[in-house]
Amino acid sequence: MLTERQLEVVFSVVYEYIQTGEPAGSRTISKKYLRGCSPATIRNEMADLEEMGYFYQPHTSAGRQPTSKAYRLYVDAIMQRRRTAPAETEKWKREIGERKQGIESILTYVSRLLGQATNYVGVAALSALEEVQIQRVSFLRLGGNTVLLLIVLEGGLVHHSNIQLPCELSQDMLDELGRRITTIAEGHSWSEVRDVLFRYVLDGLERVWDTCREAIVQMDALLNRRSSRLFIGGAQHILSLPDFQDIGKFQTVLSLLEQEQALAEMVERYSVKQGVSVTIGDENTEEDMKQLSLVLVPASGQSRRAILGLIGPLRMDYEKSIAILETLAEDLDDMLVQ
Amino acid sequence: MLTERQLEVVFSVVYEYIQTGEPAGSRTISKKYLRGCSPATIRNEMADLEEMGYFYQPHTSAGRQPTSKAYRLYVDAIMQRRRTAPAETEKWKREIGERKQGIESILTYVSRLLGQATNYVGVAALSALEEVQIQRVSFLRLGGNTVLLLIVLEGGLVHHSNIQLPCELSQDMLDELGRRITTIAEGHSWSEVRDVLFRYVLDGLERVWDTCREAIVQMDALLNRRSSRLFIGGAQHILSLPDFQDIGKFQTVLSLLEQEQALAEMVERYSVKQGVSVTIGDENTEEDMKQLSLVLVPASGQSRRAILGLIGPLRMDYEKSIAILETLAEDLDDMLVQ
DNA sequence: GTTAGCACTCTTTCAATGTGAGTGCCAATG
DNA sequence: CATTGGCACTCACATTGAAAGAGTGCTAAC
Repeated sequence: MLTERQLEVVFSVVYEYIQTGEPAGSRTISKKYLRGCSPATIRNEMADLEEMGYFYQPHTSAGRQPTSKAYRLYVDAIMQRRRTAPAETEKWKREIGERKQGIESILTYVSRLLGQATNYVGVAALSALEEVQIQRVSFLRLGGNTVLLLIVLEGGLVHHSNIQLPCELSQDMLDELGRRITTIAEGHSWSEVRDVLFRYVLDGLERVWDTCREAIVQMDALLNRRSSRLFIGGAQHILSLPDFQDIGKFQTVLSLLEQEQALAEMVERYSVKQGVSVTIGDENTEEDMKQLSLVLVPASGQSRRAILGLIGPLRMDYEKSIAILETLAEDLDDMLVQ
Repeated sequence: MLTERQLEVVFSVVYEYIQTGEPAGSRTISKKYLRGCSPATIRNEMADLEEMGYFYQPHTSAGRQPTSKAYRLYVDAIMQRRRTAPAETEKWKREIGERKQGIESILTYVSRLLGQATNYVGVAALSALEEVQIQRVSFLRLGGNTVLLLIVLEGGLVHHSNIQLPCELSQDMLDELGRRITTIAEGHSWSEVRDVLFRYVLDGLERVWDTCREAIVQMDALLNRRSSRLFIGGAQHILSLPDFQDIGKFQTVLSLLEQEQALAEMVERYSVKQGVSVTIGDENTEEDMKQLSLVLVPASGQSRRAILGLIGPLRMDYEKSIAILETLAEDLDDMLVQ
């Protein structure tokens, strides 16, 4: 267990490093944070704390940098405190309110806003879509066996995909199929009606049983493949951070962002039902994320399952990030419930 | 008018600069391209050509770099030649063929493929959507006055937007409205039926005339706002080019790519009905594009109006880029016609 | 337990220097 | 008269070495 003073030293080093990006030396800590102790005292504490795995030195005669372990201590501490949202919040709230073009456009906008406000990468996700209520299902004949499958989820979220059916159906047949599925599925989530559909929808359609079955298989595939949707915004801003002046590091981030599917799964995995989730560096299982942190906040809006988040460097300003995310998550809730 | 030898010098310098990225000196040109002339001769020619605006020197004692004017000469020349597609073409063709999930997913994939194959930024666009045949129009009630407007265009391209109507309509009413509009619009492009709709669809709906009119206004807005759709891929690859080692230059590109609307308009503006369009550096009106080149090739597939393109540095390998674009544009044609 | 002092280490910065690539110009050449 | 070899000059870039500065670890004194 750490002494009171050791805790203070850890917090000071983390805070100083977050602010400046430079390793913190004993003199600085003594002068700016622990006036009661001389640099020498701090040095002793630092040596102990380094041994315990809270700090490391980039080279022999540099100050200390915090490890993930130190950040974790720091983050756990600030989670206790009450955070205040930045002043721009009200402006954002208004700007989001003006966008009445549907969830997707709102989330695209919010992810950009997040990126711009923090200089980190903003993410917004709709997760567990198989739990969202279905509003309508239609099939449209595109020619030959190719059919457009259209699924509208609650709140106006549209999923669609071109699918191939084993046998050619007329548009009338397809309409009938869509109507039947909609009748059963409307107001329920896919996970609720999935099995029902496989069993019952086919009554009276024996002649095209295989084809209809295939249509439902394709629905299942679409909702599983896109079981969450991800919106990423403002990636260009992190280039202005000193942490990403090195081209290589930025390239890592960029190729991470291209793997939308993997990212979406990661977001879903780390987010917790309620409250803030912070995953720091090493704590990430993904290799590309070990030098990055991920902060996630779910928008509590009942069924919509939106998640807002930020991806940033280890030394991201967690306090500010969490405050912004929490505020926007609340706003979003208002927006989505309408 | 330039002499034969002057032309050769221009082509050599452009070619050498494209290959190496280093300003070309008189000695190099003499040794690698114009063995018959001594460096001194080349120097004289170069001095003349610099005066004519084909070259410039980054500093007094460096070799020459081509200006946009020189690139233009070079590009016009290679357009005469027959170009051969790279070997990987067949593999790509197969890979694209396996993606039967609709135009959008194909174009996303193609844009990434383009980026990866060239190390430039791949773009794929669907332009002039107001000219594409409409297949179905539906309205779905989301709650209150908010309605989901769904437009399916030929080939399974889906447009949707949440809209606000002045007055609340029942789902039955909305279905009726969708049906009427679909009946009129099916098989025609928006530009064809736009006026007809404004005039005739409202017969017998006097009671909700305003609301229906608003719905059509919103359709018009959606199809105008998104009159083209843009897919961008492989932006991370240009980081491996020496031209973008400078963070600042890359940031320009990145913020350019975020302005999807403006980019889409640019693509539409520069692309020509048939054949390759190359816009080099200064020739672009957009400030952010003055250090970049844009190569566009339309996929001739009748009504689909797809455009493939690449955004790269001034010294991009135009020959290879054009060859790849032409090949994929043909393939795409096969894919889209199905 | 805390602190001052000191030697030591390592990075960063700066100027000085040399090197090499490339030019422009001029006089000689065929 | 176009072409060429020669030569002085310019400029970027890499190398070096010295000095400065930040920070540490250790020890002895308080």
